Amino acid sequence: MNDKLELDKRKAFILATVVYEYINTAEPVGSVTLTQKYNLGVSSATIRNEMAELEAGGYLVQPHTSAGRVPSDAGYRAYVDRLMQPETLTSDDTRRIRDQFREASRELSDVIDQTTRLLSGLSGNLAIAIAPSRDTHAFKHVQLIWLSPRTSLAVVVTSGGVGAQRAFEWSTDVDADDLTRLSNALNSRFGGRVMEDVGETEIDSICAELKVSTEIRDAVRAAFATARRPGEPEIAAAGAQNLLDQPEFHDLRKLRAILRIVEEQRTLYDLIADELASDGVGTDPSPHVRIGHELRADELAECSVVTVPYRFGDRGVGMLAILGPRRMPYGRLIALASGTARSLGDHLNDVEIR
Amino acid sequence: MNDKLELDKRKAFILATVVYEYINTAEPVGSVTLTQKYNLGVSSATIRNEMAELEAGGYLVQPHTSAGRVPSDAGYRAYVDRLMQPETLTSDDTRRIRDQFREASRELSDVIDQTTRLLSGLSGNLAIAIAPSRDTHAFKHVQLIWLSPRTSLAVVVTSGGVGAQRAFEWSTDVDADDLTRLSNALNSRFGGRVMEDVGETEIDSICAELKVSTEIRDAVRAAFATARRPGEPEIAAAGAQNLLDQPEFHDLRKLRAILRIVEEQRTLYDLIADELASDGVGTDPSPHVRIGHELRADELAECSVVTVPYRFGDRGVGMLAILGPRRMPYGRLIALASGTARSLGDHLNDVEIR
DNA sequence: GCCTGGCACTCCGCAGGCCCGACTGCTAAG
DNA sequence: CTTAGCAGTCGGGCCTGCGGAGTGCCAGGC
Repeated sequence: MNDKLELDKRKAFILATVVYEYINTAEPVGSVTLTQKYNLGVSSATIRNEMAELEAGGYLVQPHTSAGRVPSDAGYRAYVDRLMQPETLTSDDTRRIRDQFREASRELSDVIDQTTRLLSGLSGNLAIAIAPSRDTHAFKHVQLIWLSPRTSLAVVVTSGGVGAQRAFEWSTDVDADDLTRLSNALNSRFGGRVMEDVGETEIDSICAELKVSTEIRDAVRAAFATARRPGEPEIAAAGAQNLLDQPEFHDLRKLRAILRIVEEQRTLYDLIADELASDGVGTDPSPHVRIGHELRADELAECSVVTVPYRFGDRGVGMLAILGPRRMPYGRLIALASGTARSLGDHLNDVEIR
Repeated sequence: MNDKLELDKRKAFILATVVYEYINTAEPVGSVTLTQKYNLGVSSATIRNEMAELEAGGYLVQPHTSAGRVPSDAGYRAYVDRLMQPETLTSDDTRRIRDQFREASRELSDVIDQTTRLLSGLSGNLAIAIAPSRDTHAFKHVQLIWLSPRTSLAVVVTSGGVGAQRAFEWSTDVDADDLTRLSNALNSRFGGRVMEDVGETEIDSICAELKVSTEIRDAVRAAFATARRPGEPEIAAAGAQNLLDQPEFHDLRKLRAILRIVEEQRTLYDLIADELASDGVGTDPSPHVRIGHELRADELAECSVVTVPYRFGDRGVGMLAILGPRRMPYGRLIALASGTARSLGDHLNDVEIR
């Protein structure tokens, strides 16, 4: 493979057209098809020569002799990076996205879920969303709520939203005023701190000062621990059945491999979050495309993924992704993912406390 | 079809054996196979006669002339109701269930999710879980929490757990004491009530008495509304890729139809919850099996579903289900579903406030 | 020197035809 | 009522042949 092959204007146009045609038809494209359907100004024989050179350059491959050409990873890459026209959202898509978020839930995990449904419906592919990861965030408030003599609720609020709520059951009666006093003491001591800096020894000492029972002390410890713990990365996926429509997944082995990845949240998370960690995504909200082997997973060698980050106030950065066959309409999907990510971020920031 | 056909002992045994063999091999079973693999004491010709009668009785069908027999819905039904040996959990399964719940989450939606993963893994089929539906439940406590002069959090606790937490942002500064007074007033007025009986006019009158702003009044209304609303039925499914292993789903059309049902939560919910409503399940915690057309969905004509309810304190009754081909190992799946449902109920009741 | 028309060649995919094997139902005898 | 035997049926696997799509290459023309 000769990576240095310059794409002159005609080669570029031919490559772009092959990719475009293959994306639309799912059939290997031959020189005659090309001359017939597109106005190239030269004969099919010339196209054949050019295509042979594009194949030598690694941009196209032939499934077998006497078949048309199909883009390689490098061919798709060139298409996405240099040849393709950027697309904008159609007014219909814009409207559907807007309508969706207008009546969307306020609950983060529900929103994530609904967004994957929306995006899989619009894109006709598999959509994935990761909720913003809470990393370090500030302590804001703790409240121990007296429900009955033997039961209480602890609510810890952080800059990342409601960090944790936990119910506790006591073995002896507790007093509502004691809980209030404890709440106040904790609040005045920890106000303005970063959650990581709230140590257990400090909790212990406050509890000791106020002479609360070890049972309550342990409950406070537990509530803070839950609020501090980053928790399972929240992730949702929808639209797996869309993949069945694609001819490349009619092979059951490939399909199963992909479904396995989708159902194993861990793998799926790694696949997408890769992107989160690797580049300084926080500063770059533009969509990324990874094609075939760039995904570094054999099962996904025939897939591509479009990812786009979204920002949710100070709760951090989440990810939206579309997974489909390499033969996907990149322009449209990039526009859809970006538009949805923007609306998602806006919606979350509208709904959530600042 | 003659429903009145009595199954004498030999017919019963033959039917049971046909079903058993078909479940294991997925191949239509013929009279010779039967005499060879099972000790029937009669020749294949006799079996042929018997099978012909079983077919006339509607228990067996022939995919085509010169093929073996396959059970019909009625054949499976007889097998499940009368012929099959009940099974108990293997010690290995018991252990895996126990281990799973030992380190399970405390969060209801996470538990539901993890349970479907467990059950799909153990059963090799698609597992579904619905969270207990909250119907009417009692008001327990409301707390308006002052976070900053311009922001507050409202927490409404009901007998169904933490009903709702909502963050609010005010346009003018509010006083912490005002919020406390309001919380106290609401608590003393509504204590012991059923949520449905907490009316907006009453909320309004309390707010008016205490002279709180209309903004805060609206916030309280909204918090109660969220707590009262039953919310989306929580539902989870896992293990769709297991279905790919079954030969009956190698047909892509069927597979797609099923995946569509699984991804559409509404349909899936109706499918399972049907069972919840129809019989007085609350008093009957035993597993139910629905086979083929009994599911009243053409797409699921070749599927069966095992459902088993589980009880979660006073939050109501949830459902666990296994969906797979009609040709499923009923005995084992029933045992698995029951065992898992029991452990799930126990776990939830251990973890949650009473 | 590049483009083009023509030609020989390759190979996939499909349709038809064939045979084999797995069953069955029936009959006649035990 | 059971059984052995037999004729009949039908699906599926396998081979074969053919048409079509597409290529590479060559020789001639601008």
